[in-house]
Amino acid sequence: MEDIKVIRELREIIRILERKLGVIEDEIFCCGITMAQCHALVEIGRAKNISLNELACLLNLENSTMSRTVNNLVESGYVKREIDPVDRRYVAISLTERGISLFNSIEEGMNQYFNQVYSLIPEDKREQVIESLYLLVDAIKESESCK
Amino acid sequence: MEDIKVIRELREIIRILERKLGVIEDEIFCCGITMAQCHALVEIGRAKNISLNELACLLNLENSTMSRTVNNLVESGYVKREIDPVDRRYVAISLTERGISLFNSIEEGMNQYFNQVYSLIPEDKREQVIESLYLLVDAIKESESCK
DNA sequence: TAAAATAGTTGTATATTGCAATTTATTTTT
DNA sequence: AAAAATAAATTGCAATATACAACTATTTTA
Repeated sequence: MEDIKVIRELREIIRILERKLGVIEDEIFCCGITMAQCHALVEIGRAKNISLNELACLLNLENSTMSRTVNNLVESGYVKREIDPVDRRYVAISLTERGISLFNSIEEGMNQYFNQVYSLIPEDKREQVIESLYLLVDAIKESESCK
Repeated sequence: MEDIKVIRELREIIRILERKLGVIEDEIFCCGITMAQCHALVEIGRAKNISLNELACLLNLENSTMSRTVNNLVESGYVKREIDPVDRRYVAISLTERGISLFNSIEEGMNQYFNQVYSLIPEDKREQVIESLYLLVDAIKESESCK
């Protein structure tokens, strides 16, 4: 409860960062599909193979919402569904060729972008910035378990 | 183009941070209204008084979308519209009593939350974390002008 | 004063979202 | 083994969000 000023500063800079990151995602990378679909596509691509509930959980969405967004991705030919033969309740969601190709171009673009950002951080501060991001995420994680 | 590994690390940690921040916003603070409305309400509250296009620009939305979200906030009694008497093309958007009260409780909650997060950062690293966030935002800003 | 520019709204179409109910499949209990 | 409970996913429904394009009202500018 001490440094109210510093805490507002922290909040403010995180707010600005959040907005910037949103714009980056929005404007630079998700061409052709919606943001919701882009997020899903990237998570599917990273997981290679994922169930609907897992995906919904990752993206913090209802599974009904998730199911329909997956529908849209399937209709656009980026994603396919396959029933898990071991437990037929599960649907294995994965990328099609077309989906992989889009995923790769998003990944490529992202890496290029962050490469640029990284290079614009003063060289002697780069390590510190990454360490700090870890520290911040750790603090947030801890605060979850506190609550 | 050097440290590919470090760049992926940066990207990954930012990704995790983004997700965490999303959950915080979503689950902890925007009770009763939708996220879109919450974002708008907070921006209006911070600005005290703002035009539709400015608001749309802040939130990176089409002004048509913005107009309708403002509609919903007006219908719920959180926000009011007033025509600018100086230039009657402009609409001055501001919070009602009810809106101010919700805004304050969101602000309060946010400050409390970030207070907790701040306190969970090791004391000797707190300054560094804030500095690093500035450095990161600066790098992102610079990358915008580069492109 | 006529044309251009600006701010905002509305028409239209699609996507997102969440809650509740339902279907199908598996696991647990009796 | 049959019944009950649980689990994963989909579907019905209704509200909201979103963007593009067309439109209205107002102000600026040429």
